[in-house]
Amino acid sequence: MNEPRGCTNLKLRQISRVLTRHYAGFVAPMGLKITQYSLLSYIVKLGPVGAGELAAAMRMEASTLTRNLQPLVQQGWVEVARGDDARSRIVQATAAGRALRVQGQRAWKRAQLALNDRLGAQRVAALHDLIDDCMALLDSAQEEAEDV
Amino acid sequence: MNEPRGCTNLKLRQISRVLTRHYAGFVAPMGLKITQYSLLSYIVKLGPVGAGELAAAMRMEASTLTRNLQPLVQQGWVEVARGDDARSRIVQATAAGRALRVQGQRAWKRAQLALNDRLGAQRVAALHDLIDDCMALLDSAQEEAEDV
DNA sequence: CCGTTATACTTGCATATACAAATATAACAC
DNA sequence: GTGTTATATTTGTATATGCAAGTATAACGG
Repeated sequence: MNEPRGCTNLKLRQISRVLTRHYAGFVAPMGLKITQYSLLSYIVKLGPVGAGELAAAMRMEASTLTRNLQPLVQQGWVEVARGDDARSRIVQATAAGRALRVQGQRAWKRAQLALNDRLGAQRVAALHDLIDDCMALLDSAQEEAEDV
Repeated sequence: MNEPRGCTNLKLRQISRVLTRHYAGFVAPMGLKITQYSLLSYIVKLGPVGAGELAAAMRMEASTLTRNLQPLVQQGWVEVARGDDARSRIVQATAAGRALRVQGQRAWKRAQLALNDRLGAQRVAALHDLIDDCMALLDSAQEEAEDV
């Protein structure tokens, strides 16, 4: 039978809401939202990176990235500079940003371990794998769509 | 070894962003956001329901619910009335809301089937089960916290 | 009854998210 | 070289999300 059972989007959004609050409690002491920590981590990891590339890596609309960067720039954790191509922007972490990311990473790790404890490391690993698989399939579908 | 690999929250948020856009394309023609369709569905299903209970069912902060209801009320899809207890609110769908939900459900189903196609129904079912298990564990943790 | 405490929402503030339109610059065709 | 088209990002508008503080009402203790 062909009846889908349950809405994947709803389930994902609900558990995201719950987990975002879980992680938030751990990183809040350093003045970070968990979303900001994620973004900062990507910026640190991808080094100086073009805005478009960063948005694609985060699976985020470019316009969303523009705005999400603003608090990080205000706080002096991130810098946005012009690229060679005058249309493009290069994003990179400042020294303060890199330092904060190290602090944040400790807090994140505590949050993740607490979650693993609660759910079982096995289950969490299975969830990660499943999401990674889905993301890969969705990415390839995306490329096909762009081939047109 | 005890090193957590990957951030559950980040993965969930990323795939949520991708999927929210996927579903949005299907329900947009009826003037609905997918988030609004989810909320409307809960309201239809839970019948006349207290705001607090609805927020808990959605795993959403009460304050978020208050605001998310506003567009639905504006459009005449949902009504919010006082309960017996003058502090409480009772939320229910209007006739227009119930009709729209039927329309939305068709669109949602197409979105869900398209997703199942893309990812494989098996994989989607596995993902749902895993999320349900996680949610159940997180819920019970929540109750423990409230026992204090 | 009245003061205290608990409950049920709402508001103020800040961030997150995305689509459509606007802007700015580059690339390309002739 | 100039007009057209493509690319990279920002802005306008609207919704989603949550914490802290505020408001209103109920419950409770004396």
